[in-house]
Amino acid sequence: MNDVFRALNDPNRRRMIELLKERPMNSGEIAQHFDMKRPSISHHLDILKRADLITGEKKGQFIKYSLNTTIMEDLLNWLITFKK
Amino acid sequence: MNDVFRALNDPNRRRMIELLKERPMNSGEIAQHFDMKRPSISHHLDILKRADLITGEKKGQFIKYSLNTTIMEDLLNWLITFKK
DNA sequence: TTTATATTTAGACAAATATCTAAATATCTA
DNA sequence: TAGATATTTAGATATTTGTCTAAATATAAA
Repeated sequence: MNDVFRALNDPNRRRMIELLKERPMNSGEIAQHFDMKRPSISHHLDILKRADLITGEKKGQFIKYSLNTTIMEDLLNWLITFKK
Repeated sequence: MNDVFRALNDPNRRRMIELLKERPMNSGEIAQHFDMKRPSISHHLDILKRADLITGEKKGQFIKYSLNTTIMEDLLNWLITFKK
């Protein structure tokens, strides 16, 4: 859970998962939405992947990244306990 | 929203709001649950306060801290958009 | 096999963060 | 008013984080 909060503690990464909410994308497509070099994009995707918020599936030269909604559910459940 | 994610990105602070979920407490009572000096407790409470996750009301010598569930709701709403 | 494209890894650096000690502020009590 | 208690502020330091450039890896196309 620590990794999830850490991963979400960055506006760029939150924007990335919002993009992936629409449809799976490869790193290059994601990069087009950000003013940031490729290695930085890669770094953010790695943090999201390690938090299990996204998955990456190799398709030839590309890697297609998809949102893993299961972890978002876990976070939701944690939050819900605060609703009295 | 940035401040909220930032505030939640620390296990001690998450534990603090979990404590405050039970009942309001002053800084000293909160401190008893952590292996950390008072100024550090104060620092964490300040970050939670600035994120509007908690409120502090002065009661004489003490400050009673309470959970602000409104902001948790905002976070919940952000998350809910990920449930397809 | 050579060249181009997609992506990651490695290493560096500035900025942000968590914690500490020492000192300051505010309030209570004798 | 003087001393005790509760909490915060200030300043220092080690660690973590986000970004970059340069180099490496993997696949595709010529």
